[in-house]
Amino acid sequence: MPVAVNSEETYFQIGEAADRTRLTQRTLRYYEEKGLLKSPSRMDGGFRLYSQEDVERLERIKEFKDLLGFSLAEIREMLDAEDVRLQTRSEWRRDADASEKAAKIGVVRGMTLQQMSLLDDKMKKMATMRSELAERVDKYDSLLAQWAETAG
Amino acid sequence: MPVAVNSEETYFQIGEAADRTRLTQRTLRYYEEKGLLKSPSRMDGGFRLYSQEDVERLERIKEFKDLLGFSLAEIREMLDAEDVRLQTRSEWRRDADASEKAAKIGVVRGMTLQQMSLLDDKMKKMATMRSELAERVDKYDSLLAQWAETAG
DNA sequence: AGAAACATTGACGTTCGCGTTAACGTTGAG
DNA sequence: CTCAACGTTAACGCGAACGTCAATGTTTCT
Repeated sequence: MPVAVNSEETYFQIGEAADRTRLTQRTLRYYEEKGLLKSPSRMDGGFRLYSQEDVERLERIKEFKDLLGFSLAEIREMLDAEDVRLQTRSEWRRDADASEKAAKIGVVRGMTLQQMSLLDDKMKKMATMRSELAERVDKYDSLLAQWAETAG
Repeated sequence: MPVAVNSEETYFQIGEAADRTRLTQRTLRYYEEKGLLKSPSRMDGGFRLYSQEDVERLERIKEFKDLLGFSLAEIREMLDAEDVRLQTRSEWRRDADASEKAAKIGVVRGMTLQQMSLLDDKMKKMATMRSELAERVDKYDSLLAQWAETAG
């Protein structure tokens, strides 16, 4: 069961977090060790407490891996880009220099565009591959059809 | 330079094959060892000779890896399916039992369809991901625009 | 024939992404 | 208070996918 720590915020121990993400506890610790996850908060005894946000991040990591076959290092980079985004947002009011802020956002924007073009590239190649496969299926079909005719 | 062995057929030594595929010699040997490549022919001295077909197969292996992030074992399976296709085609005339042939083709057809749906699945998810990224870029843009207004 | 360039087969090394075990501490229910 | 369930760190293990020698053979050019 989820653990309520303060009012309103729900936290999960590592077991539940693992179940929800379909990852193992070892994997969660490993990801933390590798810096893909900001270290989760802890209970007094030292037990890890994952927030909903943490769980979502874990799910995104999984997607990146399964979908794009990226290494954890690459995924880390992509997530770091997002972190800059969040960090920038939180410093929004605090920081005086607006042009510096704009520059930072520009960088993150650039990274995001890069990620998009990488996706586009992959999707294009996959589309090509798909149509090749489709062609093959057609060949099989016509082969089978022709065959049924001859044999019938 | 490519090596002409008989008339008309062009063969490459491992060095050139590696250059052309952007893989290393070690990798070529490793793939052979793992059965992803039917063992290439050899020169009298024992040097490997890769045919154009071999090179193409290597390029496809690379695509599978980079594009889909498959393990070599998985790739091997997919290529095996193709081999069945080629084998079937060559045995076309030789084999008497037509219904057995049809069954085999049916199996390969099924595998191909499976591969297609896997591709579709990935592409769908990638499209979702892409639109999320696009949304972000939009946010950055409007943020920057708004900013330029305020500051200007 | 001799040297440079290229290849061959081991065999050991390395990185990644966890799995597994051991020894031990924490939490929660009864 | 006790005990089962759950967690912690540390450390070793493992398969995948190669990298990197080392010792040796082959081809080619001159």
